[in-house]
Amino acid sequence: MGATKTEHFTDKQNEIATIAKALGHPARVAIIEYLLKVDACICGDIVNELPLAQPTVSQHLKELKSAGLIKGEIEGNAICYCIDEKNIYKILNYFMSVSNKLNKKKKNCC
Amino acid sequence: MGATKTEHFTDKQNEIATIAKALGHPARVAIIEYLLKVDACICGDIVNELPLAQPTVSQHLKELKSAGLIKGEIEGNAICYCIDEKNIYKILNYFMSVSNKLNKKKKNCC
DNA sequence: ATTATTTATCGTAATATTGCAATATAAAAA
DNA sequence: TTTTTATATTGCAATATTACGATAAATAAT
Repeated sequence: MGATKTEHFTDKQNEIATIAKALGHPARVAIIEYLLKVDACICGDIVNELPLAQPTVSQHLKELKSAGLIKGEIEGNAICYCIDEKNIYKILNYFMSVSNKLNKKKKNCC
Repeated sequence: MGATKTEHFTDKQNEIATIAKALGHPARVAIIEYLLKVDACICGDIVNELPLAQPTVSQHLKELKSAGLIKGEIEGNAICYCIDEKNIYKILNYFMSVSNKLNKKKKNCC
């Protein structure tokens, strides 16, 4: 017990949950925000932007990467991280479709 | 150690993370999906829709509620849950602004 | 070659989440 | 009132996440 029952849900549900989960920590929201702000791939100094130790930041970057929200390329002895747009648009589209469904709802009960 | 350092991040960052985290489990994505599909407040039978025991579903509902994604009203001996639109739009707006910032970016490095 | 810089990984402790059986609560139906 | 029905809470075990010091790995600078 204790492990998420992934196999009982649809691929789409798991996919959305994975992306949402990756954004379910303020440090990771802050990382995305920073990558957007600098308007360029940045090589390093994400660590300096965050109130967390370097190994912790590295771990958060790894999670964002494995969820497909950022990508990184080796650039000398640094690594160039930037936003991976595809999955950002995937979750944006998800919320847009949720919003559309909400607009079509007739009953406003609660 | 081990506890999220909430206090080091902005209110906005924590707010987005909280909403995203609530959607960071396929069961909770499935619940939202179901509430959208039935096009009405439903009273009960969410449990029958999910491959999880009743206490587990109840816990997931509690989390969605505390994140402000659903709301529930007592209706006889049942409870009427439905989507709380406000926070859905809040996270939709967040992803729209992320998308806008992405569109304004000139460099497509990685 | 040695040293500095940058990022990743390991190990581990603290904390949080997931899931469910058992039980509680509270209204509805009999 | 007793029983049924619907949902919540408790308690607990399994698992996952968060955080960081120590260390590794790999390139850059000296």
